[in-house]
Amino acid sequence: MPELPEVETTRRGLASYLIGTIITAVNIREPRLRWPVAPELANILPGQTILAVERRAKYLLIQVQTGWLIAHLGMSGSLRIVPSDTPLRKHDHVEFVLGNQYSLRFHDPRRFGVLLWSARPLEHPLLCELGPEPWDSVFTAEYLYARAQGRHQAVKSYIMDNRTVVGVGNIYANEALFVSSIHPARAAGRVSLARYRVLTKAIQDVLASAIQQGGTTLRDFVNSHGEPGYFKLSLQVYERAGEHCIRCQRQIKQIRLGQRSSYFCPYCQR
DNA sequence: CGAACGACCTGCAGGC
DNA sequence: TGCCTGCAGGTCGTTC
Repeated sequence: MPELPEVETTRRGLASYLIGTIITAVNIREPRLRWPVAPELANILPGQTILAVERRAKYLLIQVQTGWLIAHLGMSGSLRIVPSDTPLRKHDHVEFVLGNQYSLRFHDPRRFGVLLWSARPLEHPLLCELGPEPWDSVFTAEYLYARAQGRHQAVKSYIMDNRTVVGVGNIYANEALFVSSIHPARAAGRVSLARYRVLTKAIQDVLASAIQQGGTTLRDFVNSHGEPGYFKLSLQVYERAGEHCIRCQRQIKQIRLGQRSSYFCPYCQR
């Protein structure tokens, strides 16, 4: 579910609220996430103050005095701040009780999410091989172009690969390719440098715009205060098969690439 | 090595 | 009403 804009929206909401607060208790109600939730969290965290809330790719990194909590929202996860007396809901798997009558709750129906503990999260095996952030100075058209040489992989799969660039999931890959007029199934190695220039900016612009709108809520994304994001209203092709292309009025088509639904205008995107 | 695919899990919509 | 199928924002591990 959450791609970079949804994770960043969550991060901003959590940071403004959590920094400086103390964790008083941790209740692990369901440890069976993508990997088992470390049971020692319940012992380590109580008494510690939250120092920072950062993000790397789609991972949220919550710093306390002795280390970092690594969180990933998977497809259906959310982290919400609620008054501690709010009744627990189904799929509220982990609760962090805070010292101010509020709790941080990790909710994740599909349990593809992750909650791990690490002293140095950027060196963790899940994070250490990740590609550049979309706004990193190394993420350029020249980089994308050079890395793509000789590749027959669909350009959409290529930009969704975390080793190429992080944060671009299925929604924003479709949207950025539409903005760039590039066919999603075109081989990555057969996209010109000039078109990678357009795509690089499109990825940055689409993600930035989505962050500004608080992310995209298709079904169940909510931010740290339980509110939806509004970028769904700005989607131009995603989940719009059969509708008219906003540029040429022809029909948006849907195909499958790498087991993911892909939406595009066959006339505008080549 | 790159690339394709199954797997993990719940909920929901649609067809019969 | 209920059962079945397919699909959903991610990404790791296996296989070719």
